[in-house]
Amino acid sequence: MSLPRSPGVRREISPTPRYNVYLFTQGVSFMPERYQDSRLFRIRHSTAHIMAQALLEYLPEAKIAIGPPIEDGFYYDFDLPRALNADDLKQIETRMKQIMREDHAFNVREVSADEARAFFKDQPYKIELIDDLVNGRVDDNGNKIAEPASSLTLWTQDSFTDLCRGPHVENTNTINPDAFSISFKMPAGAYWRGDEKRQQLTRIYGTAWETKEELDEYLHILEEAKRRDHRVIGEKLGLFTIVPMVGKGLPLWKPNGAIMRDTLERWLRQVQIDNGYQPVVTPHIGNIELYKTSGHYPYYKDSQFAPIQSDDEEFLLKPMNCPHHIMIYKSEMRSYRDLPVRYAEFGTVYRYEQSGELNGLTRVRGFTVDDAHLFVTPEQLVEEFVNVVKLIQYVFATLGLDDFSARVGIRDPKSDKYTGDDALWEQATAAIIQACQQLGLPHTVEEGEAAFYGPKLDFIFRDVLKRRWQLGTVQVDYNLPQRFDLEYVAADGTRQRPVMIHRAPFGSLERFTGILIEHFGGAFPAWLSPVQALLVPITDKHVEYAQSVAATLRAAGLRVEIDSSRERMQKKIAAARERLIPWLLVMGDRDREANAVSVRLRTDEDLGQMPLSQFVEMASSIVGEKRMELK
RNA sequence: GCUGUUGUAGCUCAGUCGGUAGAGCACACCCUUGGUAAGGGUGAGGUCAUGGGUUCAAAUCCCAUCAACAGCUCCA
Repeated sequence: MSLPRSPGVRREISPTPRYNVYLFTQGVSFMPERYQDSRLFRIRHSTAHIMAQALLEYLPEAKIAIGPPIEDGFYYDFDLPRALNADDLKQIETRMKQIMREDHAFNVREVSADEARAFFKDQPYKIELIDDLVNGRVDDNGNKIAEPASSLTLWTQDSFTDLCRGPHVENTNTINPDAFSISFKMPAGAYWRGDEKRQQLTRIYGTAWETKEELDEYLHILEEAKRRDHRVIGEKLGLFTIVPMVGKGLPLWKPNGAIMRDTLERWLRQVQIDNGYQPVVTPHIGNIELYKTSGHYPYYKDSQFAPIQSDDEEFLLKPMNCPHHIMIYKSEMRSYRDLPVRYAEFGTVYRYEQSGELNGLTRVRGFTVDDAHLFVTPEQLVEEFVNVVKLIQYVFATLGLDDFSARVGIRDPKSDKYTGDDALWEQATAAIIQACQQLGLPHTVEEGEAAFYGPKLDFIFRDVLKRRWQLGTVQVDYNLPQRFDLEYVAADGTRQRPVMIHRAPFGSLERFTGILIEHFGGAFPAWLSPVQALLVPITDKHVEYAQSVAATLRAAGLRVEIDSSRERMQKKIAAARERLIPWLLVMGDRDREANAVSVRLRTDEDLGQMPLSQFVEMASSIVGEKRMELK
């Protein structure tokens, strides 16, 4: 199973629109307006130039590097004589607004390389760019990654001229001075050309929109994202903790988090059993030869924990579960009548992610994959693939995750990091596309997003804040069966090779839980909530009654807690609200006499008094049916 | 991994010019027994991340280590 690699997470959250993306809907392909062609793109690009102008006026000795538009905004990298603070940004921002209120046209002119060099004689970064543009660029392996530019263009507004491909807006006064901000984010370090061996520059990020309303909405989403940060909510709700004594990137699940995870696991395990999967269990380490055979070892060498030496053998903390499952398949002679074989395991794997990549639960060094490997005949492939996708769709739908898209990741034809025959790759890719069409599943196709052994289908989920997360993945694999020489006996008695499907709806329990925390902002559907009902006895005279209510609710399978502290009821309610507990059951004399509870929802809605039996019925059906609503 | 910022009570944070540590929440106890968003009092709790250095004196200044946070392909 190949999961997103560093630095993939950045790309998942803020995907940069690319040229090689095609959107297929119901089998019909069309090209949406590319971001690069949009007015917003030009606004941001032009705003970056205006920022550079303002900064050069402010700090004339600064050297300018590059300043492209990016998703949601733009940045410009500078080599500065001193660090910038919030006040500097404010001043630059004010000057930018002034430039935007004035009338300065953006003008372009074509120049020769020599003219450009002469113009930028005091700007070493620009000189380097000019040289690269003139010569074309090659990567470390000598492969050409950019053709020599046929011409160079200079764009000028007011007193500022930049080496730039364009395009720009017509005039600085067409940009809304109230719809951008550079001071929403502190300047950060970035390396010249992303190379940590080279000069560190100061990057100033900006965001720009057509209207102030769009800017405010964007800033609001950033605030909201901060509020929903799963690390903050995880602390507040007692879900998990990460301590140095255990290790960075190695989260500890506290009881409240563990019950959520366990609930997800038990549910998915049952769904899988209902769909013909068989549970298997495999160890956390394996002989290094296993991974050399699978081909994982060279590909993942840099992101694995060092091998464990023991006597003459070397073991690896397992970076993935597939080789283990393959060995289970291989332990018996298989008949075509046995296929498909579907092995499922919540398998914990370990990867040595770079320390700077680690982030709460969403980027860790040890995580559990809701993994399964299907061994199918070539004839069964499309049907099984379709069934896997349906199962994933069912899982997402149950969780109320309805805004997702699918991405078919295929090989980058220019890269040599893939293994296996071209013919097999084409077969696998065709099978995935065919399955998508059969399902009517809208999907994009992206080059370079395949696993090293085969193409895949990823589900990209957009949460309530419209942030993108890569969730489940399904991969078709002809290569590992070949490497491990897997076989089954066909109807005619010949030995045939099965095809493998790797799949994981959640991807990793850690990451998935982190995403759920942020998506729901800690207000989980009742069936996932660590504590489903908090019982609030009004005085300690009512604790005894609360205990009998708790027993009834627990017998009905609900997770409940009694707040028997000697605080005032109002305070207990305030505390419960902070914990986002779905149901709050207040009980005093009136309730005890009526064998009832007074029900208040997490949403602050007061349902009033309700017979206990009625609440039990309501709550258990909501939990049992995994409904999102609370009444 | 690289760069920067940060590290003080379980949590969130204050701590001035170097003079041996504080608040709120949480916790314990006492008073209060209250019907839907935080009652009052008392108390306990800290090798100021770790190790070294400077100084009569270090939470504070310097160095190193560890950890957290942010940024690090987005190719003029």
